[in-house]
Amino acid sequence: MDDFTRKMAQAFDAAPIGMAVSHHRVLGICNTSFAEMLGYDRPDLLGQSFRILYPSHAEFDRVRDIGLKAMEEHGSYSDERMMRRKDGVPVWCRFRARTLTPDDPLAHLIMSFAPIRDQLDGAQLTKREREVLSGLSRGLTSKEIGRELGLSPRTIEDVRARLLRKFEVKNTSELLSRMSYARPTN
Amino acid sequence: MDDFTRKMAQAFDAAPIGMAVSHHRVLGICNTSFAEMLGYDRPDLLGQSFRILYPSHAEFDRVRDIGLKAMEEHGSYSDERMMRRKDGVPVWCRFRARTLTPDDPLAHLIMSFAPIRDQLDGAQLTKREREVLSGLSRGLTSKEIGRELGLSPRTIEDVRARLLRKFEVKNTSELLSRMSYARPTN
DNA sequence: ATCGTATACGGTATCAATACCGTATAACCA
DNA sequence: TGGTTATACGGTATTGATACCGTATACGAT
Repeated sequence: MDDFTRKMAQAFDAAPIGMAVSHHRVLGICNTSFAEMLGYDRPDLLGQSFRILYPSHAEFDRVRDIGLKAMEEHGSYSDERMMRRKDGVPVWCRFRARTLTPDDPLAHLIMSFAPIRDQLDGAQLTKREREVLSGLSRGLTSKEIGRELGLSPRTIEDVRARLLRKFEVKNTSELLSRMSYARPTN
Repeated sequence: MDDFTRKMAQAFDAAPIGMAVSHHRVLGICNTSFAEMLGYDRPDLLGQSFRILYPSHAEFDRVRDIGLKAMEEHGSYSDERMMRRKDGVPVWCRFRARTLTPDDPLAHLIMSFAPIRDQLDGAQLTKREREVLSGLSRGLTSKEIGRELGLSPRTIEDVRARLLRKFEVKNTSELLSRMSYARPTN
């Protein structure tokens, strides 16, 4: 077997983004990032139904159908969806899929999963922090956010400072630029 | 060579996201999505310097350094950056990288590229605007960006003001939140 | 040829953001 | 019971952002 094949397999395995292959919603192979993202040891995942990776049976059913039409037409599909880690913690992901069998899209599916930072740490964001963040993303000043929430501008600045510390960023611009997509986790 | 290796190689090749492997900034292998995203036939890319995939030599130099520290520490790095298609059209991408050689991160790098649709339904960005935007998303001040680009801070403020006008936003925070929440194209 | 735009730079004025100092209450946790 | 964190607010000092004023060159389109 040629060297190219070996290199491509290695690249798949060590990719900086979670990747998996499924056949009729059963996981065939996945890479290290994928297993890590969901808190599993890879051997425990192989051959498993994707059901265990979704928060509920309803969600598992829902996501089966939503991309089917797009994949029959274009061969690919993408959305943002909730996955469920082994420890039960939900992970909000940007999901992409390409089918190798457009007539029956679920027969052979290649997927990528990128955790989205916002919701990943969202569990750790307080209600106040979310409210303030919402104002910031709409371009409001601390004074305006304070008015909106019925608080002193000083309090908004406190929350803002706490957000900058939590996300280890220099200022609000960097904070907002990092809200959507995940930074590498250690 | 076992069946797993073959399947992983196929998954790499047909992945729904652009992927590439580089050695000291020279492209070793890439997948179909990557070549398509940048408008090349894959054989034309193999063995090429990444220089041709960036808008300018300055940008090529800049992106070499910005992730080095993170990769030495964590082995991985992620940002949003501008790539250059064969036809010259710029593509704004979410970029992720993992190094297999943390002591010399660029020696063996595995990267993923996800195109972001942002200014499609609006203005398009000039080279300067992209350079400034890159600095802003990293939390740099006008003074710092000016130093990085060898320009007066006043000029950076001009470009910044033009960006705010183009996107009809109130301030830099709202601008960055618009850019980050832009959705991938496929 | 004139118009519009991007680029580049200078000055000034004002407001916002950030970083400190401080106090205080409430909740939770070991 | 003390330690930590989130909440909420006040003051002050410095830096940054934004909005104006101006000039100038370059380039492409009408």
